[in-house]
Amino acid sequence: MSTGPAFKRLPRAVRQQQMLDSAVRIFSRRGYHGASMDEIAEVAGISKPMVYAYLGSKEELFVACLHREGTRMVEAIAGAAAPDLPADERLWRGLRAFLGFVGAHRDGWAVLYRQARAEQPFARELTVMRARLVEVVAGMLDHALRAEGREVADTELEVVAYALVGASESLADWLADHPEADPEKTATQMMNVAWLGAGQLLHGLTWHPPVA
Amino acid sequence: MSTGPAFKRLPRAVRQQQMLDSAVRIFSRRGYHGASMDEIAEVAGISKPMVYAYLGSKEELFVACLHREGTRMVEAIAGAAAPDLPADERLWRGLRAFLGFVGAHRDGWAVLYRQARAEQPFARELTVMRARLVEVVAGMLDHALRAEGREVADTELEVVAYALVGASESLADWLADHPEADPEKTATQMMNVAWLGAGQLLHGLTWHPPVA
DNA sequence: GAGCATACCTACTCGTGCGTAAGGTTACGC
DNA sequence: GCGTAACCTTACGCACGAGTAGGTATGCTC
Repeated sequence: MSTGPAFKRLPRAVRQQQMLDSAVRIFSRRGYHGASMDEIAEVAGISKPMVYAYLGSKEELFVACLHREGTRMVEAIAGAAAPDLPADERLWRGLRAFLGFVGAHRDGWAVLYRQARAEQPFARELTVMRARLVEVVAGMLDHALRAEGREVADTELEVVAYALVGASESLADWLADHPEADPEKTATQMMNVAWLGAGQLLHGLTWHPPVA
Repeated sequence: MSTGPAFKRLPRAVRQQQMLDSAVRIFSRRGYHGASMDEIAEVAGISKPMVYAYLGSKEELFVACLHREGTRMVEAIAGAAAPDLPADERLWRGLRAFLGFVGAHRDGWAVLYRQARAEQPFARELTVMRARLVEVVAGMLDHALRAEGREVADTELEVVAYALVGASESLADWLADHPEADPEKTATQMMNVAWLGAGQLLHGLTWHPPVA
């Protein structure tokens, strides 16, 4: 008499998600190259050929992780920032959603940003996502500027947007390494730097290097 | 009659630097795992066992690269920021030195930040360097605050410093990907966000979330 | 309850790349 | 000139991990 099968047979859709969950965890801990397909399969409670059957190659598996986590993140942010609010409130909501997401999905964040940036094949994918974020922020600044009746070259806006996105990412990393920290509070502090600084710029105030 | 040895015999110190030069280039292009010791040896114009004889293992070689480039960078920044200047000028000089360094040593930057962050064994090394930078910035803010007769919790300062460092790093990446861009100008733009934002904070102005 | 698709496994092949053993060649001290 | 130490090479062992071949069990349909 058997005790029944040790492994339940599950429909494809379910197993696939389990595999992705496992892969995100392993990739985030070991890095792309450090992760082995054997370990991913083991953690998913399944054998290796199943992973290949469902997800293709290791590279495709990683891209699938990137895609799922990236989509979740973008949706979390997009869902929070209603289009017709004043600029600072949009920035605030987007920021809060972003840091909140990172706080709740640290593995996803690690895969998305820490791993993917280093690897040639995936850098492009990542750069595109990031560029979209920068564009959104730059668009917001531009909108606010026009409302003030002022105008600034696109490159300048892009650089400022880059700085803001970079600062947010940096705080996201800080958050990922400090589990006790409160995402909400961190977002407020980020707003302090971002909005006061950007706000000054919006009102035409600029800083100039000291004359040597 | 031989045409003489194809490879010159060189003293250890010289060869070691050549190897590190080669290693930094290859690591920055291929990533830590993507780089092969064979290729590094080939580019250095030397055979593989020499690399092992002088630098030990692949991991040690990478750490040596990290260490050399990191030291160069820290020295470049520290050498620029004289201790007794006003806060905004210190920030400005440090920033300019930092972005100038990245503009001139793109390979070094790539090794230091893009590669090392993803790999477990080196993350710690990197975190320490970064923490030192954050500490310097936080110290500067603290100093300026006390001069204003105000005081703020250490954690708050750290978060703001983190944001500033992150924004700078982000612009460094932008710079590395835009060879035509001018580091000097980029530094000025960064100062605009950083100093106006931080400056407002220093004067006691804060941003508060809207009451839902 | 036969047939078929789908879920799932064990056990391999094979390339790649780290690290090394063993030996050759040039410079330099005496 | 001759030993010796430092420089440098070719050619290999070996482990690890991506990907696969081929086979088994389970449920679903008619």
